[in-house]
Amino acid sequence: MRNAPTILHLDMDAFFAQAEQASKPSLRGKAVVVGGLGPRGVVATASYEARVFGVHSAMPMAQARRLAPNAAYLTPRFTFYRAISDQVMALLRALSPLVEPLSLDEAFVDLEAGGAAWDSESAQLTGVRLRAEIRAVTGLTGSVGLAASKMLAKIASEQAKPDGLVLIQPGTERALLGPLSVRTLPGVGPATGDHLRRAGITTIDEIVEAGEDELVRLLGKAHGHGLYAMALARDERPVVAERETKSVSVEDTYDVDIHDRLRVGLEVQRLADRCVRRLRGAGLSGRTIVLKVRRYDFSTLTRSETLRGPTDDPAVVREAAARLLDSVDTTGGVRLLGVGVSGLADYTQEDLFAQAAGERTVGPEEEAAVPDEPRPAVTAPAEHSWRPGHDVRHASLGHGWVQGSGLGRVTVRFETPYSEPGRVRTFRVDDPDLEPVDPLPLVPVRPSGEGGAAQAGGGVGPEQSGVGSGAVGG
DNA sequence: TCTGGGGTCCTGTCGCGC
DNA sequence: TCTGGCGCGACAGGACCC
Repeated sequence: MRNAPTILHLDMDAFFAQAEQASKPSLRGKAVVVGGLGPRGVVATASYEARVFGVHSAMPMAQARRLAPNAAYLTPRFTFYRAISDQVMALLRALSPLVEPLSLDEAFVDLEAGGAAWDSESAQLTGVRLRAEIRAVTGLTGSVGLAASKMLAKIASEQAKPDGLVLIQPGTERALLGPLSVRTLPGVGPATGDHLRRAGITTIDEIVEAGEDELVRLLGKAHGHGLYAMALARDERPVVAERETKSVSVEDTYDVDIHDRLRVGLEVQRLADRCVRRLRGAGLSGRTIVLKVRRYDFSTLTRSETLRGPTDDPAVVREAAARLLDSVDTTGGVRLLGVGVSGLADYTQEDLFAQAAGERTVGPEEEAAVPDEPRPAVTAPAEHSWRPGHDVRHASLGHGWVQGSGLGRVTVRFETPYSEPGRVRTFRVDDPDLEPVDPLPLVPVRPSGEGGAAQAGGGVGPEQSGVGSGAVGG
């Protein structure tokens, strides 16, 4: 382990919920819960106001609604969050080439490798500046942890939340770690936590006391050695900028269990197509096809088949998935189906032959071989879906967002990230004055050349580009 | 109204070739 | 020829993370 606290961990505070609050002034200071709204949805993020009621991520939505019936419930807008995330990651990359994103809202940065910091003072200063920059560019708060290793930097940012910065001084690591719960350590979840507790180990100090041999006996070789090292604050894992994708998968949980075997087969085909589209989008192909089935009783099983060579052919993946399904008993119903591809390669076997023959790679006709997602049958003419939480524009009333819809009506709250909380109006769902638009940037875009760009750009549709990367020019 | 979606890594088991 | 041991890949499942 290096001795200077120059590994930075950034964690945006309650990211999805905070982004929604910044986007919608009427939700600021209120309990906001972002997650799946269906009957089997779970909470992705709860605002700090919602956490007061005991709502937390991974909790079933139904339970959240019981705990916080008056909270605002929204579906996630990933395109919007990704645009904000891109802005944040760009700020991190300005500090160092060694940036390791863990998700949309979290990343490690090796400040020393970037020359941005070399000791406690410079690291602290860099962290303070970074938080201010994130605030200025995105309008959101993030918490920063600084330490000499990834594990400690992450623990530090956890302690800094919300909206704070914690630096762990070199030499104080062991003392800081000792009294903390074993659950603090990365890789210790509910199962391992229980396992250790049954062995009388609940704190990190107790891991050290138990000794390495005992840990290996309890948890196995890899996990035991690793955890013991972590407990001693030994963590040499480097910050890795580029990670290779190892698998690509898609899965769906159905609102009600599927019993019809024919329907199960059709869903598997659809998932196979979706998976291939993602695979191709990433320029990948793979050798191993995996089918995942979660049954009515939540028992989960996977079946896999390895081909002779990698493929990105939808027909091949569909057929393999269908074969795998043949070996699964689905009587009683299934609640989830998934299709994945692993054993990835950059090119398909066919491509290699094509290259050898000096031919072009995948042509447009072949691209078209992956069927598009079938559009849901539209009953009303040219109707928008008016998804709750999504932005809209009214010809005369301006920018707002969908608060709810149903029974042929859509309720819109007219406000922008820069306005006061706005008023609510209700329209017919087919009102020609209403159209879906992209979210507005959370911080007004600087007028570069002409007019306040905040109002710029007639939306191309919801969830298209999201936060502008500069002048959107109208 | 119980339990998402997209990943990674590890372990145990089994069959196979040497 | 039989047996044992080893390494390896494939497969299934489980834990964990955000």
